[in-house]
Amino acid sequence: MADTTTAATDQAVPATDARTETDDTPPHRYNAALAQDIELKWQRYWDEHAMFETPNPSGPLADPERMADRGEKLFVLDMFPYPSGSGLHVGHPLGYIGTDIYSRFQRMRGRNVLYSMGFDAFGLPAEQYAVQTGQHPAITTAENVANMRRQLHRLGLSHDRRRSIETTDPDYYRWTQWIFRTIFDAWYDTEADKARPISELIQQFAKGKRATPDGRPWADLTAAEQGDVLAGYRLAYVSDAPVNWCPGLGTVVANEEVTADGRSDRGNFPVFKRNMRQWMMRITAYADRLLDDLDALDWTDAIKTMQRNWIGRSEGATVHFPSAAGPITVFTTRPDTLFGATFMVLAPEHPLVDELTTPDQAEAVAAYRKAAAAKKEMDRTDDTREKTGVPIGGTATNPVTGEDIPVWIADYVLMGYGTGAIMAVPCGDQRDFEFARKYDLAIPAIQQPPEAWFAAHGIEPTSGADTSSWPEAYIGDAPYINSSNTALLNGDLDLNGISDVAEGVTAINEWLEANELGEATVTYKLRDWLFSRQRYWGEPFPIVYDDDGVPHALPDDLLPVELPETDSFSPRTFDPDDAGSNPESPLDRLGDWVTVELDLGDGKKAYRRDTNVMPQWAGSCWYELRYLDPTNDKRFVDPEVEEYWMGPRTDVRPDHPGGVDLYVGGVEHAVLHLLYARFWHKVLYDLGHVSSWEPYVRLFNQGYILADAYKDEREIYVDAFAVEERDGGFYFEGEPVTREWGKMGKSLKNAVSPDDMYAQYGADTLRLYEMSMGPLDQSRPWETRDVVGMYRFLQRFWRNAVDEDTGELTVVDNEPDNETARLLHRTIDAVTTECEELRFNTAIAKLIELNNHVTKLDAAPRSVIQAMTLMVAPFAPHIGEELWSRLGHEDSLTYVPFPTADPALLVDDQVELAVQVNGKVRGRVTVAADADDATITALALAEENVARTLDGKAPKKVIVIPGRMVNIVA
RNA sequence: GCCCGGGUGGCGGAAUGGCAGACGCGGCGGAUUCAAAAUCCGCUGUCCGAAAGGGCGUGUGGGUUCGACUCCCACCCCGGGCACCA
Repeated sequence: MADTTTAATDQAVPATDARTETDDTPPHRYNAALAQDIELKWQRYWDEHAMFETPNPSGPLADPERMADRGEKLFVLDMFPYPSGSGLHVGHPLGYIGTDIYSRFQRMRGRNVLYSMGFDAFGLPAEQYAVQTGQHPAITTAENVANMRRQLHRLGLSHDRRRSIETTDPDYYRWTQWIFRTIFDAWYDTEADKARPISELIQQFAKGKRATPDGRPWADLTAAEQGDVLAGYRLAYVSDAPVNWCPGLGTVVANEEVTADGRSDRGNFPVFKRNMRQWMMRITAYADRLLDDLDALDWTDAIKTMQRNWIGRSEGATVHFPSAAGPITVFTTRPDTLFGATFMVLAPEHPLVDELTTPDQAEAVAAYRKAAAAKKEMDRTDDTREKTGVPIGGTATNPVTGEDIPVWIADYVLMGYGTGAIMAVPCGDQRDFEFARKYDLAIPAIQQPPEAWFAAHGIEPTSGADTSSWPEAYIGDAPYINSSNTALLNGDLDLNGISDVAEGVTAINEWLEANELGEATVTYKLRDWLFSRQRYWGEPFPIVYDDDGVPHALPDDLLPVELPETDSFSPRTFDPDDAGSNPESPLDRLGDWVTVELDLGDGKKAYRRDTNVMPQWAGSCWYELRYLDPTNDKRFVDPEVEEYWMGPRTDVRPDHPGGVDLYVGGVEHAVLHLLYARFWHKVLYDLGHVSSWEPYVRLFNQGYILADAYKDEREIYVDAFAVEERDGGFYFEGEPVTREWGKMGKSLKNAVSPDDMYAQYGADTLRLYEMSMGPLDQSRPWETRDVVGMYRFLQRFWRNAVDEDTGELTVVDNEPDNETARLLHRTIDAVTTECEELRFNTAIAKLIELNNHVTKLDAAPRSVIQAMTLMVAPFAPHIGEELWSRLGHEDSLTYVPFPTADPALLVDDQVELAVQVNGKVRGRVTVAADADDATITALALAEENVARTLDGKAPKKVIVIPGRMVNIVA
């Protein structure tokens, strides 16, 4: 899911950096070599003691004893990675370090934490990498996964490794196929507003409770006809519809995978709209719920807005304009402006254009349509271009005025949105206004804009229909004028006097419905999800076709449908611009596999397998559910286990939807993974398979790690580590290069491997550095030279407890002095809050401050070092465990309670207050914490520098902010 | 064009109405060393000043307030998302 670039190298762990080791280095100094010893030792210990195994309430992973020890559940999840050939760079684990710290912290706070990691291993990059290397994707994927597992383990992440999954594992994708079949065997009941099993629909047809499309009894329909009818209802269905064909990739792709300029998200190849027979998922049935339920989620507004925009709900009306060729139907969000509709505009591709074109316009129309078709291939980014169009000669009738209005075609009307036709209201829509001005069409006013609007445009107010002085269309609430058909048609519609758009819309919608000229309608930008791909490295469909071409889902005992072994896994790709090419699925070539003889209940028959595979996103639509119950071979997840980990927490808030308690990942999945996974989860919820109605209740988007990248004069990236900076310029092999920011990655030749950081400083230092760079949700530039700061912190911390020459513990059993005790407890208080809020950068700063204070003491009190060790442990768990063990504890600190602050030590008896004169600090006074205002005022006025500044002037006013400051107004 | 973020020392950042620059890097000075690295200690926004102290300072201009990085209004710049969506 989280993509990484592909290229080979399975790095061996480099030897530790010799830089810091010389003969006179104290033998027990915390350096890279010691860090490595400590880290490997504790990683082994954690593994051997199954330290991070989390008990389930029931089933194979149940452990009543452990369960009894643990408190309230907490499910922490990362967006699982895509196993690339180049392994991890230091940018990848940013979020993982954050979730690990949070998980470790919460374990110490008593929570039963579920934390694991899997691999999203199907998909294009693995297949492309395999094609490049000639090795089967299963082999390269397994190698890549193994390398990434090693790198993540070396970082000290506290995963429950029993729960790890790979989406390419047949034991996993068996359930991906099972869920597909479940979706295939379901339909959306708009009455109940939820998905139901398809068998219940068939029963309705069979019993005559629901009429077939042509009214014949269900039993009279052939099997193929029944199949077609059901396809119109199923949540997964095959349809012949316009899809995105990408010859360069050799496959079709989903709308979500096409960029704004009409190219493939992956590979950046041109994408063409073509009618093809493909699998679709009826995500549109869930459009309203996907939209409305965002309110129940603790996600950033940015991501919610992106999902709302993608779903693109707009409310309005469909209106039918009678014409010689039959009614022209339009969708409008402003039916209230219908009286101002003075012309219509159709998309050039609109099917009624031919019939409505008059002979005298035929030539112009043909020319315009040809030009429009050509334009499609050009960059559509030119959004400033002037609107063009031609009249086609025919007319349509405005249903509220009865007037005949001209029909035009123009390429600013899109066939793919709404009905491909609009009514043009030039006085109330800016595009229509510009179009009307350009082609000299009537622009009668139907609303009276307020005075302020005219004033703002510097024109004299007009009244009545005259808009000749208007510089632009008027949009918004205003009293309607010229909006009645009582005189025109002897009708009964009169909006005049209404001054509110909502009210106007309601009135006109009622009239349209009563007169059968239109109805209130909601449209969406969201389209059904194109679900099939003509590739090899993906989940096969659990579907076979009979002789009539009717799809049949395979029963449980035939799952999984394993991906067949083959050497010819390369997809057939084409010239990227060859729009006329046709997809060929690699599985099509495997004749033996494609045809099967099966008994699906009515005797042995020959069937043909579906040769598509599922898209990259299928496996990530439900993986969090499999973490819960990874070994279950009866169900994809046991309901009791799901309810424990993900059930709605109505005790937290009444609208709590359930789901993962904390989900951390990048923003790039805003409308892909996050939308698809929500959709699948809701289907599973409707059918009673899960108790939560949203998969991820809280989403946190971490930033990216950026790094300098350098391009030479040919615009080619050069090795960033060989670039020299001198005289304010940058040089590579003596040639000048230019610097730019980018995400870290192989393609920009600026990737830093965590393996190098482990060798130079150790995993604990790397973890601290990544967290200390700034807030987790912010992107930040990587600076290898800055890493040493956190290394020094750990070194000083170590030295506060351990003698560098002898290795002996140096802590003393004395109680800390008052100042130290207070600082310790303030630190505990702050670190606790900051960890709860994922503000790890400031938590680390507070720990460093405390450590710097302890450094200045003659000897460190045991109680202080002990508390510090527990607080440092979530961030730097290896050194934490090591010191904890040296402090005399036999067991791991993993489940030792996090220190708690003594409230008595958080309040000081003496406080220092800043004294301001006219808002500028002029001095400070120390007073008792409970001193009254008069005492404070007297002390403040007496302060030497304050008195000098006042220079004998009497203060006009003194403001005392208890515990903080004094401001003297002079 | 619309919608989100964001603009603070040489750099990453802290402070969300109350002492601007916590913490870290870098830099400067010192200790240690034959020397260096590593480590340790001190200083480090800027200008004036020997110092005490003072002026200026959070993108720009205004406003609210005893007090503004923080709140309000207008604008500029950077990053991201959406975009003939009817």
